[in-house]
Amino acid sequence: MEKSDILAALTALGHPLRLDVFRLLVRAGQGGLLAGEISAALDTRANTMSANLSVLLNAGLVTKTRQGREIRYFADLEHMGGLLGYLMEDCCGGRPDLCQPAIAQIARPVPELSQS
Amino acid sequence: MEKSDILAALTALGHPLRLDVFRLLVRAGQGGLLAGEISAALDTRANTMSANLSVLLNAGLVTKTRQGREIRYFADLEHMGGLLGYLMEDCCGGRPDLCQPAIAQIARPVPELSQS
DNA sequence: ATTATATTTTAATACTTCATGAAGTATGGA
DNA sequence: TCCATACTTCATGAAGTATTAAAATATAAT
Repeated sequence: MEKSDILAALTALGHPLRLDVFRLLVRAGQGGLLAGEISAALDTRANTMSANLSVLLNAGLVTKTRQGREIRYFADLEHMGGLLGYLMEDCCGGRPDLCQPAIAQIARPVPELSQS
Repeated sequence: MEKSDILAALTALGHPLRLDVFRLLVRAGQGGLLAGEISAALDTRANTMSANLSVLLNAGLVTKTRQGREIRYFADLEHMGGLLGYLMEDCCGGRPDLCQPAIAQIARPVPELSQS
């Protein structure tokens, strides 16, 4: 993952509506959500939402597929994983222990270290 | 950690110079770096750097202490950990397995699961 | 074909962010 | 007290980003 991709993802998520959209899509899971459902859920005009969805799309954080005249959006969790990997590697670098509180929230705590 | 804090941190890091500054400070570790050293290392005017350091400061990602007439900056890894925790919890939510590739980069891989 | 629905694109305006030169503040040394 | 050094603040113009109404596109239904 290149630095420009990281910057695009951080910039995309650093906007209140887009952060909400992304979290909504994460919660929606594999079923995703239609553009209209997203607009309605977050009480936002269709064209405003479209512009913001396209920022998330260009940042690689979401994907879409057309279904008839509707368009369904999905969170791309693999891409999100790549962003987190970069942040943890480069921005907690050398001191992974200090990021452990964050990791512990989601990952099963490492019980014992068995190999370097 | 409030949503506004998350947005401030994402916005602060979503800028090429500030991302570099933060990573530099992470690498510098507990010793931190002087404002002038940061400017020199990243070949940036003092006032431009000062403005960007203050964005990182307001976002809670760095701290500073005055030492005589110099000012020393430090990365705040705890704050970074809080950001990562939020992103993993809320933005990989429900599917921690999909964030595992990211976690695996930094955390020692879990050898066996020994407790739920 | 015509019309309706779902979404995007365009173009305009309002607003925010950015880097910069110039000026200001704070500390230390002569 | 005066000057030098380290850093920040201020004011400004240029560039970028956001939201909106209106127009355009694409598909579906009649």
